[in-house]
Amino acid sequence: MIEAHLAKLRARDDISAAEEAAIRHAIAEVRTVPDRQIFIHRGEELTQSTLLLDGWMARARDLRGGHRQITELHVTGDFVDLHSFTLKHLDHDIITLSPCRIALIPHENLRRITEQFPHLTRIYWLMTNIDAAIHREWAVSLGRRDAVSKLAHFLCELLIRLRIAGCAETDSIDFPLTQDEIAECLGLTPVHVNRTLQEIRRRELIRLENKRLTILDLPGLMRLAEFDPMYLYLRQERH
Amino acid sequence: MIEAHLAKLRARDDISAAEEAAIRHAIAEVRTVPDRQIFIHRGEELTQSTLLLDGWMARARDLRGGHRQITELHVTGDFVDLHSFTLKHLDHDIITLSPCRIALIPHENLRRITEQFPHLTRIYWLMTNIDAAIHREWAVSLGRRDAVSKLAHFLCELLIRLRIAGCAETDSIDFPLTQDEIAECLGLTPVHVNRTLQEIRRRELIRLENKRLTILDLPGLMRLAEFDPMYLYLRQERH
DNA sequence: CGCGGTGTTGAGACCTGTCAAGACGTGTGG
DNA sequence: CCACACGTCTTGACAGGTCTCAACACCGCG
Repeated sequence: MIEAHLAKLRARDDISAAEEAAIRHAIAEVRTVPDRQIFIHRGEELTQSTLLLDGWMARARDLRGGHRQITELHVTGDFVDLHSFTLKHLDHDIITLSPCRIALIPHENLRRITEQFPHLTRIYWLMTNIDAAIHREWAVSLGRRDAVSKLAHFLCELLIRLRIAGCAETDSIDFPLTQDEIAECLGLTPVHVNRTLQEIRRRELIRLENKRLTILDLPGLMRLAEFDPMYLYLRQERH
Repeated sequence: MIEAHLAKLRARDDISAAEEAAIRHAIAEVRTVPDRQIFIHRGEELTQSTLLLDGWMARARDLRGGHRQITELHVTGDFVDLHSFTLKHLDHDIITLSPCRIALIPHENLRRITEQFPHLTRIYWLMTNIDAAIHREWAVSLGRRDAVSKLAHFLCELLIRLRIAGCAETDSIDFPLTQDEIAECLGLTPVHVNRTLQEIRRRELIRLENKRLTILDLPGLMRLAEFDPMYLYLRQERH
């Protein structure tokens, strides 16, 4: 599913055949990672980056008292730790939220790309800047939206991002997160997520059963969330 | 005060004389911007980036209902919209929180730097990744810290960042924000910020009067906030 | 068949928000 | 020099959204 990654890049800019080849050749190894693991530990020294070929991962921070905040979710096609190329170690953990297939790309190969493919380098810099834009949008949710809009916004974002990667039916996606994990994304408690989910189901905006999410009324959900996809920096508004 | 910017870069990596010269020469214009302005509007097309030579700016997002979330604060030495080099327009406003002196750097000149100075390019990419790390830390605050730790964490961060820029007495800084603006950073109401500030003053951790902040007990404040500066990616822990 | 993880429900507590009024300081114009 | 307006800070009373704690239901799996 390297195609998902290419689709994600191409949603932002053109990628030439040579650039595509460079990306494919940069991959040193493909492997799988089990469900609910800490794949990268905060602080660990890194010499390669990870491309998520299939599955769900997340960036997470633990606090005293057992609380955890997830600061971003990653779906198939995402470069989960491209930022480690310049940072060399991370301020957060990378965890798996489903069984994952990943591709490993040595920083050495990324360095070679930065030397030979300036345009592609700019695209990858752009992708880390889009990650930052997603962080900002989450900060807006965490700081200023109430539980219902937080959840609505969260679900809108995931549907759109999975559509970009080509991993969505028109209005429905595989959704492996537990309510505990949703709570860790939204800064809520699991109990309150449960009630908020019921509220959104009651309004007939979504269906969520058996790890499958269906958006019944995307415009309604977007209105509720005050969702504007401009922070995802897509080329056209076709998504 | 371009020195503040160089100090900020040098807190992360070495900057050669040639690189320093390239930065200085990239500046096309220096100007001032008044207090409490929207300096860059969300969505506006941009062809240059802004280096903050003196003063305070912020990234802000407005929501329906008059609410506003500030997603990052910028102090002297910060590149406030380096990300616009790849993004071309922003998902948020850039506002001034004090009178500011700024340097404008055309994207054209940044492009030239990316072509001629690969190491410096990596540093600037790194700086946008550190912005993202700051966003993550704010998300942790917004999602999981209570009002007292939010505020404590916020003040710790600002002291450290101003020290890096060389704009702090050992434990005290100029602090132009109103309580309303602090509230917009922390996802609280101004009234609650007021009470939280009193609580922290009562514990003799800080003094804040006449737009001057003094940290009376930095270790205490850091403990309260669970503050760990590793997300600022400094070379040594001397700050 | 029992167990652990997950989802659901209820009652009550608590943190933070809302609304409103007043204090204080500063700048401006008469 | 005073009167006034305005922004900011402060305080009180009360409301309300979210959390906590606890119990129970459900289900896949060993």
